[in-house]
Amino acid sequence: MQDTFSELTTRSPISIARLKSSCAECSMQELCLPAAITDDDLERLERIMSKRLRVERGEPLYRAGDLFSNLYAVRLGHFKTVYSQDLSTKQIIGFQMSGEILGMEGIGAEQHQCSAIAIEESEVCEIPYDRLETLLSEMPSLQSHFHRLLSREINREQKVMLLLGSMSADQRVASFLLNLSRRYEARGQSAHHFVLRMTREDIGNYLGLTIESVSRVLSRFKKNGWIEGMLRDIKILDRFALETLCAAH
Amino acid sequence: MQDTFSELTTRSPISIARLKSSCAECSMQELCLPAAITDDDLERLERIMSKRLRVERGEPLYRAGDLFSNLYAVRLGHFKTVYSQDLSTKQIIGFQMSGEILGMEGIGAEQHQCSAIAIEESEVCEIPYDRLETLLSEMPSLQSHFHRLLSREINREQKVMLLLGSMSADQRVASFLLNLSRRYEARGQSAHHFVLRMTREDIGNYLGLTIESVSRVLSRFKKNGWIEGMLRDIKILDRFALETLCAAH
DNA sequence: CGTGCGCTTGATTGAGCTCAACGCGCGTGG
DNA sequence: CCACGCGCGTTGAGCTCAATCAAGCGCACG
Repeated sequence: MQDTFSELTTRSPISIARLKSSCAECSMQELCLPAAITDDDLERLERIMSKRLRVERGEPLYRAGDLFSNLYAVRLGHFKTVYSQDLSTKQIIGFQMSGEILGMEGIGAEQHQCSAIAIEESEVCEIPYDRLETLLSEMPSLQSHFHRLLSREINREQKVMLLLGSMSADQRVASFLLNLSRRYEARGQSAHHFVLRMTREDIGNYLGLTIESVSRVLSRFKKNGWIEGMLRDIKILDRFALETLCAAH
Repeated sequence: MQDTFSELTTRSPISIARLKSSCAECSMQELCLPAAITDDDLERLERIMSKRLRVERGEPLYRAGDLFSNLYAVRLGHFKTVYSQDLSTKQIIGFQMSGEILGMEGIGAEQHQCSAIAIEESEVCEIPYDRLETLLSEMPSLQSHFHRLLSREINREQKVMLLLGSMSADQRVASFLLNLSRRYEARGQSAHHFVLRMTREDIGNYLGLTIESVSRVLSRFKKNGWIEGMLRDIKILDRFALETLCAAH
């Protein structure tokens, strides 16, 4: 308490306001790094991640091969992360939305292994990684949280491996829709009505399908009365049917 | 030097011998957690991971759903990690060999998301995770190394996603063989002659192929003169051909 | 000596890919 | 204002690669 107060009085009100507008008031707080952290720890964290970046649709936040020095928390918008070893083969590894962390794949080689491309106008918080590591040493709860984040990314990819390794086209698309639905719901948005921010091509690449297959599957779902919608605007009418389809081995 | 000596003299020779036989003399040192660590830090680490476990062929080290409390470093043998949401669908996420870490997928949910099954008689070091986290806070270089490990697991899975998402059966099998080859080479074993410890069924499941397809692809490689071998004993005769195949988009 | 498991090989099938045409909305420019 | 091209998505026809179904081999083991 005393510490917090003295810290506050040593900086200008403007700077305080600026910090306040970052994590403490960010609606994504619960999903991002600051989760489960004390007020003054939050302050220390905010101080290192005060820089905001705006990324236009289609622009990369970073590219595969770039030197790794920052993580990024998505504040607003959507990204895709694209892995490619040579120039010809590309694989979309995931779609990231507000509250999710980008760049963790770069820690291991100190070089980004993926490109992160904004699929709409987006905004991120920059998290300098060396400064974060220092904080992690000093804040055990943040350290734990960070490890859980990394581990959950591993889990997420495992689910995708299951999808790619052993699901039919219909199951893949259904899983994809349900996954988006859950994530929008977790953000307080509608679980049964949302907009696909990505093209059919991106969806297909991510799911290991062609653009035509994605289109056909969606048409089939519409015909079945499971979903409704024009192009990217999707309404889920029969969630249970989609879930059953995914579960069916 | 002086430090090492004084440390040595303060404990009994037996205890020293025991510790020496763990990480410091383990041939996998470079691949596992102790990499790039000072002698006395190594000692502290060894003290928390002194427990060894033997796992028989076909036995689980842990199962999906088990409470997460340890990581494991493979000392000897081979494991497969199997992800399954329901009981019907199973996906092999990876094969782990000596020097590799098991269990990182369990940190996020404090519960293992995969089962780790020994595919031959194996031995692991148990690493109590809560004690490891304490050490990580106190040893920045170990913390960095641990984060790199987690990140590399993310990278590894990304490569598998690329494989599953956009490679032909032939490319998948070729990638698989080359991957094993590189890993055995890194362990000082032959890069062009090794034994597949896993069944065709496991390979197929891992690569998103049927057992028959795996068999046919291997036969085709033999016919092409790219590999040679009976059943699980594999000799790579034309590494370049396999690499070219993988690179071809 | 039969039985089961792991693997291979062949014949057939089918899900999803490829190729191709077309529709729609939108911005651009004559 | 319309014509046009372009990006994005849908739909159809045919094909292909890998799955499925089926048979058989070799080997370990009770």
